[in-house]
Amino acid sequence: MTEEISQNELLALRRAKLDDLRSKGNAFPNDFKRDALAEDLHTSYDSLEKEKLDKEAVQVSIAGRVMLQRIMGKASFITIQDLTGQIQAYIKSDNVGVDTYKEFKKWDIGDVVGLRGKLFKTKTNELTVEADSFFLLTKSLRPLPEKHAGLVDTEQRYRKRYLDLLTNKESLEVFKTRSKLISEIRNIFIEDGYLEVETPMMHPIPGGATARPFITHHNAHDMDLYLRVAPELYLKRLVIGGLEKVFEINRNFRNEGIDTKHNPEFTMLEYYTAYADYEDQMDFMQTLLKTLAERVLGSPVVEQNKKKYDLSRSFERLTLLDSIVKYLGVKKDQLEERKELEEIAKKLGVENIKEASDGKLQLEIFEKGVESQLDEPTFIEGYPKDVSPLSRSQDENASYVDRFELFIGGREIANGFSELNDPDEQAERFKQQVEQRASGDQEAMEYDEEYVEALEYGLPPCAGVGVGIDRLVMLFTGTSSIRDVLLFPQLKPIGKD
RNA sequence: GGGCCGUUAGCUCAGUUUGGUAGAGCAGUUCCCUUUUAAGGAAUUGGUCCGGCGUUCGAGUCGCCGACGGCCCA
Repeated sequence: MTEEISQNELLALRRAKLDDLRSKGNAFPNDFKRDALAEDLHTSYDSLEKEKLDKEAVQVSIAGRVMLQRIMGKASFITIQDLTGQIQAYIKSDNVGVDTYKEFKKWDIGDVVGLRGKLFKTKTNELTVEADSFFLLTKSLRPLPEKHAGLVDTEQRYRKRYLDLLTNKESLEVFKTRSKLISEIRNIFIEDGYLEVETPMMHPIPGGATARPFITHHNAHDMDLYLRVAPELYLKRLVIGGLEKVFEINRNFRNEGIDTKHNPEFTMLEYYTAYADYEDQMDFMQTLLKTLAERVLGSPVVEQNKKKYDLSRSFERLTLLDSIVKYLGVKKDQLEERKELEEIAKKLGVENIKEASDGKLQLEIFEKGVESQLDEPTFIEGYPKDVSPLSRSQDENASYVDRFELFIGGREIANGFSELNDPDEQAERFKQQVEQRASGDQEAMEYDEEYVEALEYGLPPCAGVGVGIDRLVMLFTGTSSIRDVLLFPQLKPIGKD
């Protein structure tokens, strides 16, 4: 409300200009065609000599938003911004006529304009379009953020992302990198013979990960549905169906807290490979990350928080227990005795210790005490079975599973495992999950009968991996909050009073 | 969930220590200006100081409650 009142004057002036435009014809024309982009023009002509450029008499049509103006009595320069960058235009009274020049002077910073003219270079050798015709395509009614600083207020940058993108180049770059990263992921998987699929976002039974789901309701069937926490159980059905190499890039939803690493909806890459095990997938992860960095950034080295990570180096591999031994300085046999486990967990502030299984305690100790210390890229393997209900048991020790997670910069980037394809064991694991659920663990999974039935047809031996795309983008762009890599991060609504 | 910090003009920020009815730059408006580039020069408009309650003769400033955001911790 306050905003509306105090902006009244600025808005009113611009509205008056719009009214004037309306009275003269269509104020929102959509018939201007551009034939050049700022970046392309700079690439093609920046290095061309002034005289040669004049000789070539290059005619172009450009369009974009007015970002800067330098108005003089009878000639002006304006800076126009399109998706690719900025280019200067020159409007001269001699060229366009005195009356038309007067019209142009009513333009505001923020207006969307189109103009045609000849390319030339100024005294200072700046490539410029000398307009002989120009058009106001969209009148902007609200003033843009300040021209040097841009939009700085973090909250406003998230809430009004369009202004952030317009005024903060770094922000635009982050999202361009994100787009490129995702498209290169697609390329890599498709080149490697994977089929891209889309599986349901609304699940009758939430599954595929231990997490609290969002609940929604389908009216026609009068049934509750759950926004998916993971696509896993559907993707493995597809492997059963003969899609031996599949991947999906899509949103997951988890009804949990929000912080710099978590948003309620986030993007996951998940892929499954028949006749591969989790160690093959670790090798593949290395190749994937290295290739992505080279293709997206042009170098295998990424930088975050002033730290460089070389993704072409072979990542360290540690078992979960060994990592606890290494980073917390405890002895391995302490981690296999209930009393000692509880002691360590207590020190780290783990909750509900009594109810937790040994494996759960080991995992919690790892998460609280070790995870944030895994700075250099590190694979952790050998996860406890009771916290991995969908993973294949180890051949040598059935208390653990063939699973790994990858950590970089103290953040979990990927989670993968050899898939449990014994339907009877899976049924048993689901039962245990249901028991844990009954004893109060809201993240525990539900029994998915249809999935077990699918397994009974025979899931080929396979291994799958989930990669958190948002966190990967953070790593690739050197940002430290997930909100910086989501165009519209979830924020609380602003109070109405 | 806990601690700390922030919220002042459309935007970016001073002003809070030491209470005395708010200031700059940019944007806007008017004028000058035909190669400017964060264009320049002159003048000028614009405020529910996040909201509420309190202390006080007097609150942007002090206290309490609340909203939203940020950072750190669990």
